[in-house]
Amino acid sequence: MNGRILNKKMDFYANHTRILVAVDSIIFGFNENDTELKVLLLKRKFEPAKGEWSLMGGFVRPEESLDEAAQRIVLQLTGLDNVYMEQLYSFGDPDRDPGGRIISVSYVSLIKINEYDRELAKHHGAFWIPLSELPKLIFDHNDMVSKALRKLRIRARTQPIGFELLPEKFTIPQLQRLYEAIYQAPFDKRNFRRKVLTMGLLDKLDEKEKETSKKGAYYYKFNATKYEELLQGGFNFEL
Amino acid sequence: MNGRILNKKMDFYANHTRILVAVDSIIFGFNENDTELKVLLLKRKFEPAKGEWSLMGGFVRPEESLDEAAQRIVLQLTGLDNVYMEQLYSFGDPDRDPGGRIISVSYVSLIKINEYDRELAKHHGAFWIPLSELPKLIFDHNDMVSKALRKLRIRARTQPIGFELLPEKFTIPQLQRLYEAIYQAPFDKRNFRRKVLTMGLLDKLDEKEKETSKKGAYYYKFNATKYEELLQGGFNFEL
DNA sequence: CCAAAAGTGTTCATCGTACACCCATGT
DNA sequence: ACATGGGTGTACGATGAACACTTTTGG
Repeated sequence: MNGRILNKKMDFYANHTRILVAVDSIIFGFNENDTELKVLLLKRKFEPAKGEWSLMGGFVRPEESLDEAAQRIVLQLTGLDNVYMEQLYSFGDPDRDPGGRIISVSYVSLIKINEYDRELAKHHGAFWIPLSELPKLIFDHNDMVSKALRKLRIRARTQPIGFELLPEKFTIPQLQRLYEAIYQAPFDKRNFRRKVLTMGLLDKLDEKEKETSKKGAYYYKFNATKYEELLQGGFNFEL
Repeated sequence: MNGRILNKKMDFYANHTRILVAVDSIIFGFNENDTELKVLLLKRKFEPAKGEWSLMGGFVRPEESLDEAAQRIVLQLTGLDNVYMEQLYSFGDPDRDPGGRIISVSYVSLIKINEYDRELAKHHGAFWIPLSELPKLIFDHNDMVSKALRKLRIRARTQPIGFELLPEKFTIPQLQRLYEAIYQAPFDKRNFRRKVLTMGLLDKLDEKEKETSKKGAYYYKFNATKYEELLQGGFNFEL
């Protein structure tokens, strides 16, 4: 029988097989002037499947929770702490990894590409790959990415998580480009602007972004406090 | 270091700690004339927490997938095979179970109360408990039930899973009572009937159910084939 | 002065919601 | 005959979708 209890707890559950548990992270990123969503992928540095494309992952340690493991892994790769993260799904086919029986708990993270540590990522052999150019990944990692994208699309409609992918100050056109990237579909800018502004969650700043146009677009800030307040009153974010 | 590889695969992942992985099932049930949704709970027969209320669970075996483990567990308890089942969430706090470090992958199942094996369930010490009388459960099982209910409510609006809780033939008032049980809110019967029927997914039978009223209510059947067809055309179930 | 992106209103169809009475029948 | 649950239609407001022109300003 595999596995032996070495910790101090009483051994109520002896005679059951222990299994390796990993966490794999689908890390989505966006740059405020991008037009496409990107995934952070890496070239695997060890066997099996060395040299192939994969998601960032690692094994769950005995003393940490799943969430902690996921945060640790994203921190290792990007230098970013406290990123938006959500558990996605657990993959447990006994043959999913040819290297052994591993159950993988997958997580989706959203990060602002500009804020991550390029050196750290490069050191791990990580690259931002646009979703349209997603390569074949190891094992079931392509399934993970599809599932993550599906979940992101559903979530982004009903919760204000899009802002996790943008800097604190952003313009309405930038926000629209983000949503167009997430849904890979164009939106009408009049309808989009109205919908976003009538929710009353964006504070307009006096400052303009002048890189992308001569006229310049006003910056806005997401007002998280107001969002919490509205939630109390049964408000539903809906985009 | 915990764990040793005993199978024939190469040992690529030595030096990582293996963990006990369990599957816990939130089994929702409904009776066509119920007015409330029920959960199948059991009195725990072993330590730790012997005698307390808990969900049905079991450890994942080396050769089975997570889905298989979940199906096996529900089969053991109810005698039902091929029930509707969906993975919910994985709980992995290192202290969630005082008996040892266990990661639990939870599943939601929907079953028709009339079709399960009462003897089998009784033998396991299982009882149907209405949601309104949900007791304190062991560990994080109450969290699991809340999460399951939240997910059920979301799913039932956008996918025709309600029919998993009803017999093949059911009346519109029965269907309405089910939805009222799921959402714990009353619906307008004229609007409900119209919405349900205009989707075109229900076939009306020539037969009436005469138990609950003198007039009798027509039976309907969910037409899964038609549902598949409509899905191709981009149809969205929405209730 | 012109190119390029930002910003702005109205119309129409659709959908959700509210609402009250008749029907069939077993007792 | 009456009580009980089944079955039906309409009107109104809200919401989402389509659609084109003006504004600003750097070059």
